[in-house]
Formats: sequence, C-alpha cells, structure tokens
Amino acid sequence: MKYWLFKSEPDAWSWDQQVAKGDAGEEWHGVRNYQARNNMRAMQIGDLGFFYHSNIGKECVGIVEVCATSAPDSTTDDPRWDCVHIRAVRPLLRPVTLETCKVEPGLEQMALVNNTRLSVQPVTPEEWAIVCRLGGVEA
DNA sequence: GCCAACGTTGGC
DNA sequence: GCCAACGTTGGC
Repeated sequence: MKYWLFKSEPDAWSWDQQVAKGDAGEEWHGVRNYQARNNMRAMQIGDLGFFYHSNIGKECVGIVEVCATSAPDSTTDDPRWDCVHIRAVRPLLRPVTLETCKVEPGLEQMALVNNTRLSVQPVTPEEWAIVCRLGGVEA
C-alpha cells in the first residue's frame, strides 16, 4: 500500500465531479510529465491518494483510491503517456490547505510544499497520517 | 495577470 | 551532449 497526491484545477476537474463518477472512477488523463507518469506506473489497485485543488482553493479536499493500474491515456495517441483510474473514497471533513502544510511540523519535505509543479506525487505514510489528522479523518 | 521554477525541445 | 529558447504549472 502506497500513498499519493493528485492535483487538479477545480475549473478543469473538481472533487465534486470526481465524486459524481462514483465507484466506477475516472481515468486520470492529461498528465504529460514523466515523473508524474512514473508515479502512476508505480501505483497498485487499492493505493490511496489525496485529491488536491490547485490554483483555486489550494487544498486537499478528499481521498481517492486507485481502481485501475496504468493504461494508455485515451486523450492522446502518444504511447509515452498512460494513466491510472481513481475513484473518490471520502471527503476530508476539513480541507487541508497548502498554507497549513507549509507550517505543519513533519510536512516540510512534502512534494506539495517543495516540488509545487509535480502534479502526481508520492506521499509518505507519516505525511499521510498527519494530513488525515488535520483533515479530521482516520488514516 | 504576473512571474518564478522547472521540464522539454531542438540547434549546434 | 550542451545549453538557450520556449512552454507550462501553479502560487501569489
């Protein structure tokens, strides 16, 4: 079991839209960055991730689960790009903002804080536990 | 809307 | 294989 973080601009794809997809989930398409893609290739079914709203909100708003391992991205013919499918598991009771993560002890090394441009990031178990606590949910 | 950070592309 | 130019992301 590994932990991740998925960024999305809510204008383009929001948590509410993700929730509306239900257990069927949705293809996390559109990633055109090797690091992010490699992270997705490392994912397994059942891995959990935070759903983060970039730009608007700048906060983790929910928890998602990987429900299909990496497969070709249907939005491109370029074989370099593939992606996983994720489904919404539950919302955070209180969103955890970037601002909070920046000052919270134990989150200094979070990619969210110091590698802002990476759109699919790994999260350590320690970071996962802290953000879940801040979000008011069980890790 | 601006711009810093950073990744990618392409000429040499 | 280097590096300048360029494009994109995302915080502010």
